[in-house]
Amino acid sequence: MTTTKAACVGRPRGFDIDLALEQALNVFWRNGYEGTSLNELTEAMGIKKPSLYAAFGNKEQLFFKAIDLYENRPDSLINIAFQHERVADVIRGLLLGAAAQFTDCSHPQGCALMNSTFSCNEASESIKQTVLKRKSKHKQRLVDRFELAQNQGELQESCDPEVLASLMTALFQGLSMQASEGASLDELQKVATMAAEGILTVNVKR
Amino acid sequence: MTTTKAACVGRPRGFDIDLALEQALNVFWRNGYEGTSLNELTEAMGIKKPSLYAAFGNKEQLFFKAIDLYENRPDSLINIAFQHERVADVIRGLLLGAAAQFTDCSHPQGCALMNSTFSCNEASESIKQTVLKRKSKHKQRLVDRFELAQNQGELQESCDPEVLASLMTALFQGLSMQASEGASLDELQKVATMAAEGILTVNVKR
DNA sequence: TACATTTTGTACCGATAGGTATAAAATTAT
DNA sequence: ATAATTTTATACCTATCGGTACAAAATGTA
Repeated sequence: MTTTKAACVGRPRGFDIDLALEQALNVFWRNGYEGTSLNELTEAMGIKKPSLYAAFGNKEQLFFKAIDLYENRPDSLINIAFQHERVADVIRGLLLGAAAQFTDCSHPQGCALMNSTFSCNEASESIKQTVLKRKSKHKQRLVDRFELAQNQGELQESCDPEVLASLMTALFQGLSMQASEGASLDELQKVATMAAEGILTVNVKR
Repeated sequence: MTTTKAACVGRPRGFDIDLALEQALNVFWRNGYEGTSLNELTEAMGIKKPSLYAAFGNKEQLFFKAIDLYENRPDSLINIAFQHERVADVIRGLLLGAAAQFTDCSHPQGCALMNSTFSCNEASESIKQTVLKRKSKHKQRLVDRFELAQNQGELQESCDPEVLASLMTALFQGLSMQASEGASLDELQKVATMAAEGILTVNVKR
């Protein structure tokens, strides 16, 4: 009479659900949420619409799961950069890492979160809000890290950690957009280097 | 037998074509190209679809005309900033001007060109290409101005005008996005100030 | 007044959007 | 073998997309 058993009865799923989700992420990454149609998704995932809906709910929920996958990648930009001890290395790591990751040819160019947020009319307001929430969560991590650095005397007293985090975010958005538009790794590295140089000179004690 | 006369016969147009175009620009500015539907346009412009098509061609041509209107505004950011003699003032003017203009409440937030470029799937590739061309034209104006400044000894020899122009463009994109997401004038001014400070310290002789 | 011309509103077009009803196919449990 | 369950493929749904045919309305010209 133990009815709490996992469901393994019925016809087995004919595709790898994790791999399908990864393909979906790639499409959203490339085209954004509104720019991606169900047909594009099913084609990329190699499944038909009813299978997609049975496995992922609907387009919106599929998007959220794809973004979860994106943010939990081991090579997450912010996670890698935060491994550095000195805030100067964190800042350099974030900017140079963004240049590298946004132009990595093994996946679509730019940042998936930045690419997805645009051109969402009122219909997909929840998408916009969710992406905004994620972005502000990431920004808060930057704020916390910079506040820590300031408390440890690494940052000038004149430096507002909030403003510095906003500036970093703005640079990510710019780098992401330029990568999406086809900028090369070399170009973005130069831009990131110049940006880092200015930020470090003004805000970091030495 | 002079047949080359202007057309002033027939039922007169019942709306102001310039004002209608301005309304169309506002909608594109707010929602981007793909995010804007014909119904939204006609409602905002106060006309019906056949009138729109008779006056402007189609959605794509209407968009191009709206962007023309946007770029030929007298208070164009770049035109104002370029009035300064010293490149330091130009850079400050561009960044602070962007902060001010992108948060100006008399029109949608952010830069219309930046807002429009996103989420264009293959169907509207020509839109994407056109917007890209406009953006790179603006970037080239920055490159030229910075090259001039370097020739006049205002910029460090180590400064690559191309890279500096890319960095400025990236900052515009970031500021535009943050404005679109609801950032205040005060926030953006602080970000722009910090960015300008870093750029000037590193690249401008004094 | 009759006509040519242009704009207007209505009503429609085919294509595509996201999403689903349905029944056949493929599996485990009895 | 039969039943229960789940996934599959086909075919369809309604809503909306950009765009247009058509006739009535409004003007200038003859």
